[in-house]
Amino acid sequence: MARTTGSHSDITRPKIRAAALRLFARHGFAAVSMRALATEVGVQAGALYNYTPDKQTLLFSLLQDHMNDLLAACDSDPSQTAVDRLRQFVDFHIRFHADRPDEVFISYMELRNLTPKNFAEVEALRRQYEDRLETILRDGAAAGDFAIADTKIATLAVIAMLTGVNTWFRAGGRLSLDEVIAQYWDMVRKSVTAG
Amino acid sequence: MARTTGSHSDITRPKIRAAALRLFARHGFAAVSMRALATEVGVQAGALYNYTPDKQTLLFSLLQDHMNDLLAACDSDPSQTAVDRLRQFVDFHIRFHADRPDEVFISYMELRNLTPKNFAEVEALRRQYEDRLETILRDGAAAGDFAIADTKIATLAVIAMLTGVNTWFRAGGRLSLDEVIAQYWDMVRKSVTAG
DNA sequence: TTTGCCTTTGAACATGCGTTCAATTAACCT
DNA sequence: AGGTTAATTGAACGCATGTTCAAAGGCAAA
Repeated sequence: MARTTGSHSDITRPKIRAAALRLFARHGFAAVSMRALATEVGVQAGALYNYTPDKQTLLFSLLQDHMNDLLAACDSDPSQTAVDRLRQFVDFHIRFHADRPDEVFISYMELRNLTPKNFAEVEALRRQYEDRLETILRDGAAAGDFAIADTKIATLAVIAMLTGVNTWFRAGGRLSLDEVIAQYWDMVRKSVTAG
Repeated sequence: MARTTGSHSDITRPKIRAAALRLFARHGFAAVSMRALATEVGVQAGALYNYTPDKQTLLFSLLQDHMNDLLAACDSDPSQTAVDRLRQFVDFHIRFHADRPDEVFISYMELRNLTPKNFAEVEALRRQYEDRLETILRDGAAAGDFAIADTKIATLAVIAMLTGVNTWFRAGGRLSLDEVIAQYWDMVRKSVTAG
């Protein structure tokens, strides 16, 4: 046999990426075989290689796209006060990540399965994102709005705290996303301002 | 050939556990073969099965021991103020985790490679640990020392923030562990007290 | 020195892995 | 209607996987 009815690159490609995202997040990159991925998509394993040169590149492409989406969606208006920009950052980060649990999960868990070259590229994008927050915190510290001993540490501490939401938040749970964001904003704001 | 000179259960067992910890942390559980582990230890793959019934149980045993060590080392004197107990918790958590980067890494990354039964057991231990912090926060909130909207969220937020230290801290870096702990304590304290 | 236990070897098992590719056929264009 | 292109199949490749086990040999006690 060969080409099946209804088959098309525009259909299969997103299906592969969605299935890879789901399976990598659920079972881990190393534990998902190309055959298992193909089964999830509804094709034979060989067909996957029309869309990626190899398994590693598929993972890299998912992570790279996620980081680029993140950077593209995250902007900060420098004419606003640092406190306002920080509030917007907290709101954006939690919302964006809550919408993409699989992407976020993979981006933190599967970095070590990237080749050194691919890892460096994704790491650079992540640092760019961290720099967005660090700029806000530095500006606020310079303006006297924030009281932080070390800006870099504060950046990493805040991001870790915010990203942690993804480990437990589920839509439809005890708290709405708005309530969660409100409390995290309260804690973040207090943690970087004078006590 | 057969038994090699100097071979002994008391020597081989800890070697296997140390090597497994190191390799699982570096490459991921699924990516480490029993043969690769055996090579690291300096034995043949078959010998590993004198010490674990299977690969899965080896992982489970490492995680279980780590969580039990954590719980055994973490105590809190209820006669002290909640603020003091929180400071001690922050200090303890950062120090304990900084001493065991591989254990911590595996405990967060390889949970999904546990069977459902083993996962539930490790999760229960983790919840016990979270409860230690939650109790401190609840006591402090009841005494009016803390201003927290939701105790459970505050617990998870603080733990995520503290555990994040492990992703970047390296002994001998720009900051000493004492300096890091001091800043995290400042941020944690402010985040849970009234602004 | 002999006995018996403890530990390890090394080969074997069935299964699964990532990847390649000639053959085949659906979909599209003229 | 016919020809071209794009997408998929299914088999095959060599190699790695977790696990088992009879055989072998170091070790300690008698």
